[in-house]
Amino acid sequence: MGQAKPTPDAKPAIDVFQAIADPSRRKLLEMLGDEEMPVTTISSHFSMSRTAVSKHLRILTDAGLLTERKVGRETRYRLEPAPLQELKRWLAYYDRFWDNKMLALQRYVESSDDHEE
Amino acid sequence: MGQAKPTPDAKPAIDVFQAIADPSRRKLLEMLGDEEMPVTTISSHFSMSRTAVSKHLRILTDAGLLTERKVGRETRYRLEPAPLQELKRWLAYYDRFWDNKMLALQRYVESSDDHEE
DNA sequence: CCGATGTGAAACCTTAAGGTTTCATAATTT
DNA sequence: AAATTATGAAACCTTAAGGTTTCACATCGG
Repeated sequence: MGQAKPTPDAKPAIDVFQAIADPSRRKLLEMLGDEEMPVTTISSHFSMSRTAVSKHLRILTDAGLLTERKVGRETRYRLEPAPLQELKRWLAYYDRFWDNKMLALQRYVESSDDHEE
Repeated sequence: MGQAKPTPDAKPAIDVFQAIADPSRRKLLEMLGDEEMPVTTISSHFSMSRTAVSKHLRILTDAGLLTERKVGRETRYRLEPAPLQELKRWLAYYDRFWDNKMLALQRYVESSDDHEE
């Protein structure tokens, strides 16, 4: 299971792919894009406990996807989109496969020396 | 934990976000982009057991990210990029946050009526 | 027909992920 | 100062995720 690689003293930081895997966390990102919000307000939009939401917020923050800001007794969270760039780069690699024409040609070329056995 | 929504008789299919969350699976997708490969060949690139790789292949297939094709006694897998479009669409929503100028303006507007408490 | 190959299914194990409840602490109000 | 509000930390529970090993089967090569 855990693929967390402690790496002696480096960032045990959470992987972006892992962070966005959970639907609740995706919802959080969506909610916090337009405006900063304190935990209680945020959790009022979920059916799970405030504490659970708080944990998700921590995970997202550790992944660099949210920023925390203390204002009085409350902690406000807001979207920090930067880490999503990594996802975008990862996806970009697959762009070439989306062009069906190129894909068809590619398969044709491959099949020329190895047709079907 | 399980966020699987059975939905009476629809696709219990695996969520793409979940499917790509595991690094081994991302490696599999990368390997199977250019050419179709049978399980044994694929698993030779991993340190885990062939059976474990086989399970990852199933998960990716269920997520629609791989296609299976039986050829004799072997099963060959190949990348099926289509489902990645969903990810791309999801990411596209966040594009507006990447333009720092717009972000700065947006924050300025917001702060006009609620400055800092 | 027989032994070697290629795979998937089952049963099981360990651990982390997602939740909950309870408790402690700090800032706000009255 | 006392009561209230906002949160995070701890301790715990349940279950699914990622692995392993063992077993059954189908296909291939002789």
